[in-house]
Amino acid sequence: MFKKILVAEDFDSINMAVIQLLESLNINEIHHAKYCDDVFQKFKKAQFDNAPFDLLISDLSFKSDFRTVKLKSGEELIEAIRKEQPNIKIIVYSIEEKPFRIKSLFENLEINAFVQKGRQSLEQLKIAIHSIESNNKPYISPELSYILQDNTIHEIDDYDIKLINLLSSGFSQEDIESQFKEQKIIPNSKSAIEKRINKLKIYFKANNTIHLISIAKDLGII
Amino acid sequence: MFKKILVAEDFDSINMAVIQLLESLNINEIHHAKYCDDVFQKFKKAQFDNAPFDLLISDLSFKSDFRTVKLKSGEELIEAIRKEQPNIKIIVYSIEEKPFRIKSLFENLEINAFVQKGRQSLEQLKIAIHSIESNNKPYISPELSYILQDNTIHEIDDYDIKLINLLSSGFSQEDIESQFKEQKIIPNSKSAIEKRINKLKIYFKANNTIHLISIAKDLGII
DNA sequence: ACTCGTTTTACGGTTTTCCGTAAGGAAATT
DNA sequence: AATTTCCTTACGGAAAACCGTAAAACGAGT
Repeated sequence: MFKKILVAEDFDSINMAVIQLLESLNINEIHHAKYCDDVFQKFKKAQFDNAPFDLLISDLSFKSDFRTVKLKSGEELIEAIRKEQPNIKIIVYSIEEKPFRIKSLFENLEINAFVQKGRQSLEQLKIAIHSIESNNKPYISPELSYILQDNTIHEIDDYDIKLINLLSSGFSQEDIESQFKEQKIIPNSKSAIEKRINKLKIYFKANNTIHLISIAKDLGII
Repeated sequence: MFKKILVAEDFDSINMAVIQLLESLNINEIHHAKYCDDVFQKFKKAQFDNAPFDLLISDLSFKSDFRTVKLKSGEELIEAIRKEQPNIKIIVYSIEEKPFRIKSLFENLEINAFVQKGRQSLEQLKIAIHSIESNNKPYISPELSYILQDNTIHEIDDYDIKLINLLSSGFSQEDIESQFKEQKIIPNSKSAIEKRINKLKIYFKANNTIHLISIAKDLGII
């Protein structure tokens, strides 16, 4: 059974509900914070005191406000924590539903569970906690289980994302050519960039580049 | 003091927190549901029993799942309820942050308060409840108060939105010309459409049409 | 019915994107 | 070392978008 749990969640309402759930499970020590930076600090302190956490439950998106922060998102927080303590178990509790994003959480950040906020999510969160403490099989909300199977999701790389981002920021193909040349990103010829955009349009079944960017935004790729 | 409150919120975690808050305020009767249709039914029943609700606290977006529903969003729910009982007070408790959307809630659905989910939102929700029961001044989370002042928000009309939507769906300016002609929407010449797009690009400070659509999506206009 | 001002349409030239073809270059295979 | 394959770059014509200007249509007011 998990003994010491850290919760990262900015919304007070959800925070409260999660903690109440954990209390009902008789967890000894529950700590939480509303800013990633504060969460990370608590994490470091525990590690320093030789009493590390054995589970992190984290949201992904944190509202930005007047406070300037170092860790802006759950992804950044998780990446930082994974590096410091590779054996900690991590549950992401988020509203996210974009396959691309969720899949990368498992693949790149090696999270142990993904629970999607929803109508039955507290129940699922409980199941996730029990599931990952007993074995190493990752848990994912049942309505999203297809994501871990689907292999077509992985076919877009960083280059594509950078390209889509620049297009969406209003740069012309020529602008992008020169930017890539400056940044020594290859390929960087106008022709190659055109080709890549075309590949993406076929892949996403987009009629034109506007449509492509629109789809990419809907899918949460950018 | 409000006596009978109806809560519409699909996420179990938030639902729980809101209800706990209301209980701490000694509200006699608190009802809630996770689907708009169920909320509306409870509303109708109360009206029929001659014991109507005097406050609705509603979210805006409700996850769709296997269940087929009539009322799909908070907006639709609020519209239906406002029509039936114009004097009911309505608080929207949502993550929404798009000025365009929020402003239209006050203008078109005549909501009484908008509380944005966040780090201090339960506190704000409490303030909103007390504020709107004593007077008719609308309440809005302080970080968004500028929205009700800002008049530039209202300068985009249905034509613009239709245009942006078609562009974002992958139609060329020529496609749009013929669609508008079919649907007898004017102006519908290619030239006029170009001009309108240009106006929007200037308005939103967009470099090109791709950029325009990207901005429009970020602002939640489409 | 006429004028003025605004909106819509028409047109033409320039730029950018689109799309197919082909050449060049690097790594892998034989 | 030669060949194949894959990736990158180059080029050129066609289409679409961009941009300014001017004509036509419309509406309100006199």
